[in-house]
Amino acid sequence: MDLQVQHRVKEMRASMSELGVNVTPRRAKVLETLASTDCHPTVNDIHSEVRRIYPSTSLATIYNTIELLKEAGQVLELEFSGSPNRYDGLRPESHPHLICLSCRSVEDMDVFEIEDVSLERVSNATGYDLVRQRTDYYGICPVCQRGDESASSLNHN
Amino acid sequence: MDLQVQHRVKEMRASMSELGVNVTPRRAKVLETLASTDCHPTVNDIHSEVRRIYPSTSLATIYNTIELLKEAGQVLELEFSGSPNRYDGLRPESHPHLICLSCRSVEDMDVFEIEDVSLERVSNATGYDLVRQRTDYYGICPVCQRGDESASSLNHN
DNA sequence: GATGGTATTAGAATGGTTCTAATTTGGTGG
DNA sequence: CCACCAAATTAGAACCATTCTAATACCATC
Repeated sequence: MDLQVQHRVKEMRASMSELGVNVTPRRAKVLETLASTDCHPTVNDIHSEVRRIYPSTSLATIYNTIELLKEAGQVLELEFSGSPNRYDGLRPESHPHLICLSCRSVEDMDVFEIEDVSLERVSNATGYDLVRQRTDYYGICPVCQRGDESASSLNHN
Repeated sequence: MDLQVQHRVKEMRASMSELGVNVTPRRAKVLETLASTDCHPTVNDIHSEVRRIYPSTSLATIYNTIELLKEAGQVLELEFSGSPNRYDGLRPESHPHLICLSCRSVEDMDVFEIEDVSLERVSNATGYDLVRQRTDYYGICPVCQRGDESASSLNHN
């Protein structure tokens, strides 16, 4: 396992332990899966991955672990109504994404230093007690623009 | 019907007609409902409202009309995975919202001239062909902060 | 009044997520 | 080594927003 990944898993573990949650082998594998990819996996993606090591793992365990990770502030959930939610365990803090409407790929968008209107500033102006932000750009990714309507199996379409 | 609302409905009608869609009475009532409120109704909210005039209206008609409105670019859809989608027919262009995690209220946030990184600028930088943007701030609204965990019936909790 | 295309309906199907009740696991103290 | 307890896990049911389907109603036109 990559050093980067190891470090991120350690962070997640620490956060969960602080919450009094103990990190079982299955849960650890969920963390590792999340820390190992920047392609924003679905619950099913994670489930498949965990099953490679622990074949009897049920979906409930994945949902359950993600719930705990959310409570620990260690995973970012991107909700969709027509397709499964996507998860970012590499960068759990709010940050913008690029979402392809054709192949359903989701990628981080760090191209810009999007001059972030800070949560605090918006909180002050609105009276809301804000905890997170969501910023996504929707369109067609470069790959799909090249006529490849039938997307690769790596993507989510 | 308020003049503002009338004007907005006329716009929506025009857009639909351009698409060759004809605006039946039920559909018109959907448009009117969307144009009459800034509280971002759910499909069920709209259904209830339309039923007051046309009691036999089915849910499918609401979904169907909203689909047509989306194609015409006349309604903004806010997707959620655990709760029903919300619709903004007053301002169909991308704009930021404040979302209360307690009472599920959704309101427009125009407090800031959020220095919008334009779609075009992001498109150029990323190679994506972008069509819309989503920016939402999540937190607890002022009303819910005042200890009122059991929200009013006007809200969505 | 017949015809054909669109709109509408009721209800079934779908699918992601959540819930539930039963089982398994792992540690602790006897 | 065993009994016990709490937490973790499982399989499958339940839930519910959304989409689909097949049948019916509506309406303009001839």
